[in-house]
Formats: sequence, structure tokens, C-alpha cells
Amino acid sequence: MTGHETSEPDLGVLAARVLFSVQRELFTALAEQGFDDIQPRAGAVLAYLRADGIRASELARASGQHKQVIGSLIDDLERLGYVERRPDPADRRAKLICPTERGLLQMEAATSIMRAIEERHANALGKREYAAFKTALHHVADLQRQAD
Amino acid sequence: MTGHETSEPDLGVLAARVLFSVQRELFTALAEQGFDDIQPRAGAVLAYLRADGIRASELARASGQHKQVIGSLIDDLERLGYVERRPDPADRRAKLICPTERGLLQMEAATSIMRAIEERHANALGKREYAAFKTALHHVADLQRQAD
DNA sequence: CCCGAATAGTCACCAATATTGACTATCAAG
DNA sequence: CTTGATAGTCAATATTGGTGACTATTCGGG
Repeated sequence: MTGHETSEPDLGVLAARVLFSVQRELFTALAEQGFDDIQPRAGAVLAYLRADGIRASELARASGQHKQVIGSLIDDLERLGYVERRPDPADRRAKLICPTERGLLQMEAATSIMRAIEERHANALGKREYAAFKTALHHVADLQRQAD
Repeated sequence: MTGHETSEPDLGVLAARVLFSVQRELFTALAEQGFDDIQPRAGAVLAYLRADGIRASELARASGQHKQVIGSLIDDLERLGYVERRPDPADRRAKLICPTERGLLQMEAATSIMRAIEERHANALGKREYAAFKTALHHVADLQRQAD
């Protein structure tokens, strides 16, 4: 990843800027809406939660984090009242991580904040251009995943 | 940041996927080329190095890391022979972080690997489309920075 | 049906990393 | 020449990450 002097910043540098900046804005806005007890790192769980529950190991796979990290994030979020562990009826080894009512509210708030952020970009670039950008970003993300 | 069930993954989730995947590929390729003693976190320094040197505090600002983190990364990279601290002739408080010969080789290798990665995407999406994507990503990154 | 291999999740430990505050030296403005 | 900001470092602490071991359960092949 190279953002050296003369040349344009590369794909990695730009992705990093976008990620960290979006993350900062999102969690600042969440805090202002009362969700002030969660941090960006909890995003590995929160971003992939589903109303009907998801397994911890699925969260680990989706987020690319180790099982232990996910486990301790779930510990925290459970203590804070965002999620609860329920036995998975389909597999007695597994537990379903389900959002509580507060967790559902957080998910809705996050979705709405992200929608506003993306709308801002769509207005700045043009809706058509932003849609094309988003599609391309999706493709790049998919292609990259295959490559490494 | 929300990649929930039904809806499309959002800007943050996609940026994260691209960043971490590119990072993995880059550092794997670097390791194969003999630069096997550096890790992604050193990217905060390496990505912003300049052949004619750059100040530590400038690295901190550019990478968004704390001064102390940059300082210890520089310690490591200096021990590994990638950079050296030189007094800044323009300010006796400051030190210029300059790449050594090995550091320069690493910078060239990284630039070349990133160019190959981006070429792969350009071929997959079409050169014209990729160029438009890259421009849009640049704009999004800039607009985001202002927003938070 | 049973065995061995794989998987879900947790525990406990150790290594790496981040965060904070204080400190010296230097600069820059008035 | 004084005041306030900045560059960089140190040291202490808190947080995070990574590893291997362990139990319970599932799954597939014989």
C-alpha cells in the first residue's frame, strides 16, 4: 500500500481512508443517538447481526476475526444489553446470537446513518455515478477476496 | 456499518473488505519477495515514506495513528534496516524518517504489487470503468474526511 | 450402529498494541 | 524575553490479539 509523494494514493490507502472515516462518523452519530457504550470494534458483530439470530462462528467467518475475539465482543454486547445468546435448535453445539430490543434499535439507527452518509455521496457525485461506483466497489471487493 | 441479512453491504463494510483483502495480498507478495519481516501495521509508516524523508509527526497525521505508535513502528523499521532517523535541517526538534536502500527497494516492490492488483481490477471491470471507479473512490474519501 | 474426524464454543495464558500523561528541546509570535 | 504551541520520547497502564487445550456435539464412512 503506497501513498508515496508524487503518485496517486492506491486502492488500499483509499479504502483505509474511507473505512476509518466512515467508522468515525457512524459511531459518533450513534453515540449522539444514545448508543454511546459501543465502539467500532464491536462492528464485527453488530454489522452482521440478524434479527433472527446468527451463529458466533458465522460472525467470525463474516468479519474475519478469530472466534475468541467474537466471543469476547459478544460477552461485552451481552453485558450492555445489545444481544443475547440463545441455544440453536438446529445444532446443540452452537448458540444463536440474537439482538435484543436495544440491539434492534441500534441496527436500525446504524442502517439509517449509513443511508444518510451514502445519500450525501450520491448527491455530491450524482446518483447515477454513485450507483456505478458502489457496484464497482462491490465487484472489486469480490474479486479481491478470490485473489488472496 | 451494516451488512445485515437482506440489504446490500454498505460503504463501510465494502471498504473494510477491500482494505483487509488488499493488505493481505500485498504483504503476502512482499514476503514472497523477501520482505518477510514487516507486517501490515507497519504500513502506517511505509505507505507514506518519501525518498527524501518525512517527519514522524507528518506520518502520524497522514496515517491517523498516535505519535507514540508511529514512534515504535519507526523503532522497529529502523532495527530491521528499512528506515533511519536523520536530523531535520529545517527544525532541530524534528527528525526526518528516511528510507534506507532496503526501504527504497520495499517501496518499489509495494508500488509494483499494488499496480498489478489494480491492473487486475482494471482488466476485470474495463479500464475506463476502473478509472472512473478510482476517481469516485478518491472523491468519496475526500468528502468523508470533511464530514467527520 | 459406531468410530474417527471436524466443528461450535469456551477457557486460560501470553504477546502485542493502544492510550495517557508527563517531560525536554525547540520554535514562533508578540 | 516570555508565552504558548509543536516535535519527539519515556514510562505506566489498559486493552487487544493470538495460541493451544479442552468439552460437547455433529457428521461421514465403513
